[in-house]
Order: sequence, then C-alpha cells, then structure tokens
Amino acid sequence: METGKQKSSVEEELRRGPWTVEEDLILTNYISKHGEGRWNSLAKCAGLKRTGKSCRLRWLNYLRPDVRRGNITAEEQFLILELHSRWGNRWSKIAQHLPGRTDNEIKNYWRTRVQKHANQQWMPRLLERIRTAVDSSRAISNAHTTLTSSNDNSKFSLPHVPGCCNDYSDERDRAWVVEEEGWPEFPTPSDEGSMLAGLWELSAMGSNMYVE
DNA sequence: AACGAGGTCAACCGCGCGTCG
DNA sequence: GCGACGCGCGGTTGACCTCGT
Repeated sequence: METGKQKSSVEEELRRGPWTVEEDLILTNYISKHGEGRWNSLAKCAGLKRTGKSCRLRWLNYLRPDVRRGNITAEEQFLILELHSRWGNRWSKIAQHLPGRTDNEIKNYWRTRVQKHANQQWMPRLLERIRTAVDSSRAISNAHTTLTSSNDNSKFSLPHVPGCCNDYSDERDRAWVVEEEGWPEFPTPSDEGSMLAGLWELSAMGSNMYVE
C-alpha cells in the first residue's frame, strides 16, 4: 500500500519546470545512442529525473535536430489557415504538413495570433474562401510561388485564386455579401511580417472587390 | 524609470486510444 | 475479453517578455 510519505518522496525525485542545459545534453546524447521509444524507461535509463512524457515533449518540441525555429513564414501561415479550415484543431495532423514545425508551435501560433481575430466579421468568410480555393492544386502552386518569391510580405500579392476573395463571378453573390453582411471590418496590419500581412492582403483583395 | 497589460511560448495535465500480457 | 500500461493529442497554465503609459 502506498503511503502519502512514500508518494511525496517519489514526487520529490521528479523534476518539473524548465529544462536545464545539462538535462538537454543527457537526453540528446541518450537518444543519439539508443534512439527514441519507451519514454518512461528511457527517462530512467538516461538518469533523468523527469517523466517519460516530459522527455518526449522536450525532444519532439525542442531538441529534435529537424525542428525549425523562428517566425512562421507567410507560406506556412497560408497553409495553416487552409489546413485548419479543413481539419479543425487537429494540430498534429496539420504539423505533419509543415516540416520542422511542431503541433505545439502551430497550436500556440493559432491561439495567440489567429484565434483572437476569429470573431472578426471577415474571418469566417475568408477561411471558407481559402478552404474552397485550395481545393485546386493549381491555386496552391501559384500561391506558393508568389509567396516564396516575395521578399516583402507587406507587398506580396496572391494570384487570382478561383473561389477565393477576388472571385465573385456571380454578381448576385457579391450583392448578397454586401446586403447580408454589410461592409466588412478589416484589421490593421500592425506587423507586416505577421500572419495578418497575409490575411490583410487577402482581405484587401476582397475589399477592393466590394468597392470597384 | 517604474509599472501594468497584453502577448508569447515552453511545459504540464487529463483524456482517449492502442498494445500487450 | 479484459485490465494495465504507455503513448499521443488537444487544452490549459504560468513564467517570461514586450510595449505602452
């Protein structure tokens, strides 16, 4: 029978909180020698006073050699929006399509930079249009080319994307949008390198459509 | 310079699923 | 078939950072 005293002594042995450089080194060296797998036993064998879960998380989100660090690019932003509109909060699935990015990173990105705009009037329509647009592989290819060839995110322009913001082939559709939803409120792109630069560009295309 | 508000992100938690004995 | 265990996933937390006043 496990006593409270025994339990607390076990808990005391386990470290929590931020990882130290030494712990990172131990984990990295151990995995480079023995490989991943069986995280609980790995933690014990490596001599780390951490749970298997903690080791796994640290390795996958930070220590793995192929982890990409740094800002999410415009291309990645576009992809995240599209994949999220398709799959919802399936972060690990979305991460599989963004090499080097972790589900945790994408989840954090979405929650901190995208979700706060989710209640904007233009957002649901924008996401729906993106989702529709990228059903065409040509659209993805064109967008990819344009986004990656641009050095200035504030000035990049997406090509004509069928079904996207600039595609109101049906005049009744455009009239319906204005009549039913009114003029959309667009955000101010405070940071040209941010996700909103891409969204801004897309939404601006929609805005031009409305006023032409 | 000091302080508070808001943003960011690493890490933890709890649940559900798959595997194994 | 069933329970125990380990793992992976999505949600949440909290420490730290940045920016505005």
